[in-house]
Amino acid sequence: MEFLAEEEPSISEKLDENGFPFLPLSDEDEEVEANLSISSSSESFASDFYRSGTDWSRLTEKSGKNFVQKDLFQMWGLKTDWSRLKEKSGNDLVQKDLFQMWGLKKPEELTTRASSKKRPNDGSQAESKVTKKGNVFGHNRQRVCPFYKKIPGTPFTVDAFSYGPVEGCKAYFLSHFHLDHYGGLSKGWSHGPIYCTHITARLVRMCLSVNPLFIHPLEIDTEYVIEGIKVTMLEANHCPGAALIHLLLGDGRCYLHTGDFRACKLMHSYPLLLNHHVNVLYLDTTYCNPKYTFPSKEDVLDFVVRITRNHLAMQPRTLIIVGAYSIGKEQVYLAISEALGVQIHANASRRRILVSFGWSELSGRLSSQGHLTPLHVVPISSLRFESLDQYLETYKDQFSAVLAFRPTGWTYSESVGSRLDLIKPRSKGKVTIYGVPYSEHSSFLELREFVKFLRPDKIIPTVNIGNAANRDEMHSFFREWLKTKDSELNSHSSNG
DNA sequence: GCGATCAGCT
DNA sequence: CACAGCTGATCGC
Repeated sequence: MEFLAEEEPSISEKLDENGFPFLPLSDEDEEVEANLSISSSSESFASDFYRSGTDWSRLTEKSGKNFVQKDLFQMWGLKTDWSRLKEKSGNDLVQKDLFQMWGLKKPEELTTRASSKKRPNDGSQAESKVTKKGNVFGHNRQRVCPFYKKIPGTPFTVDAFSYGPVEGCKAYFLSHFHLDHYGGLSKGWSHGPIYCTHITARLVRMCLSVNPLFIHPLEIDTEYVIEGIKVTMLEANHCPGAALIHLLLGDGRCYLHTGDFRACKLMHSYPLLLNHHVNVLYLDTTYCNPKYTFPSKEDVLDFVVRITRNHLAMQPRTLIIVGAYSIGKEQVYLAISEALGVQIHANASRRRILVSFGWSELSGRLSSQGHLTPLHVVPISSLRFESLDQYLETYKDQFSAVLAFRPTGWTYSESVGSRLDLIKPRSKGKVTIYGVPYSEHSSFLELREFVKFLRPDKIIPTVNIGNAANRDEMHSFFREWLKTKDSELNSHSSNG
C-alpha cells in the first residue's frame, strides 16, 4: 500500500506560516473577517472553523525562568503511592508506519471512506452538512475531523476517534476518559495507536474493550519520542487520568494541548511550561466568559463538609448523596468521607472504575453495603426529588432524610458568583439538594492567569467554537490578555 | 439479538 | 447557558 509518500517540504508548501493548511479564504484584516463571520453563512462549516483558527492574537517573546517543580499530585490533595501502580513501559516505543502521510486535502475530500454507509433519506445533497451539535458531515454522513483536533506539523490528532481513519494520522491522542472525548472508540477500533495516560489507558481497556495492542500508556512527566516528536503528558487537574499534552517538534516549535483542564498556580511551576515558549496553545475554553466565576475547589469542599455536618447535627439519620458522572468529582465525596470518618457506597460498576485509578485512599474507603454507610455516590442524573425519595425508601430502616450535592461548574449564578454562603438548597419533603460550583474546568480568571503566564503566540479554543460570535468574543479576550505591557511581564517571576 | 451511533434532552 | 452524559430509536451485522 504505497501512497504518494510526500516528503516534509511538499507538506510545508501547503501550510501557512503557522502550520495550518491553506484554504480558499482571504486572510484580511479583522474588520473584514468580522463581517465575513456574520454574512457568510453559506460557507462550509469547516472553513468557518478554519478561519477561527487564523486570526488569533499574537504576542512578543516570553521570559523563561527556572523554577523548582512541586509535587504534581498535591493538587489532588494526595500523598499517595501512585508509583506503585505504574505499569512497566519503556520510553522506546516502537511505531509502525500504518498510515499514509499527513493529509492536507480540503475537508470535502477528507470524508471519503472505503466502506460507504448508506442512509435511505439523503440522496440529493452532496455537500457538507452541519448538525445542531456542530458536527460537520461529508457526503455519506461520515463526520469530518475538525481542524483543531489535528496538530499541524505532526501526524497527531487529539480526541479524534469518531471520524473514521483520519488521513495522515499516525498517532491518536486521548486527553482523558470522558465520553465527548473518547467518543467513537470501541471494540473494533483499528485506525491507529492510541496514546494516553495509564489511568485513561486502563479505562479504555476496561470499559471500551479496545484491543490492547492499540493502547500505549504514557507516564506523566515523562518525555517520549513519538513519530519524531517529543511528547510529554502533564497533570491537567481535571478528572483522574486527564493530561495536558506538550509537544516539541523537530523544528523547534512547541505546542500545548490542554485537553480539558482546570488551570492552577501549580502549573506555573511545570518545568516544561517554564522552559519552552509555546507557539500554539490549544485551549479548553469551556468557561471563557467573565460571567463564569466560581470558588476554588478547596472552598467548595469546605462548604460541602460544613453543610453536611450541620445537617447531621440536626438530623443524625441523614443519608448524604453525591452525584457524579463516570469519572471526576471524586474529591467531593472523598472529602466528606474523610471529614466524617465514614465509608463511601457506590454500585459495583462505579467501584470497579474507582478502584482502577489505583488510588488507595479512595479504594480503601469504598463499600458495597449501602445500608452500612451514610455516604453514597449515585449518577448525577438521579439527583431528582422522585428518584431520591425512592432511594431513601430502600434504606428507610437506616435513614430518614436525604442531603444531596450536585457538583457542577455551571451551577453559577450572576449574583452568587464565588459567594458560597449565598447558595440555597432546594428541598421537598425529606430530600434536600444543593447545587455546588465544584468545577473541573478553569474559571474565566484562572484561564486568564494561565494564558498570561504562558504567553503563547497563538491560541486555538477547543470549546464553544460552534458559533462565530462566541469565537470572536473569545479571541478578543485573548488579544486583551496577551497585549499586557512589559511592566507586567516580570511581576510574577521570582527566583524559586 | 446485539453493539454502535444518532437525535433529542437535561 | 452548556457539563458530560442519558434515553430511546435506528442502523448494520
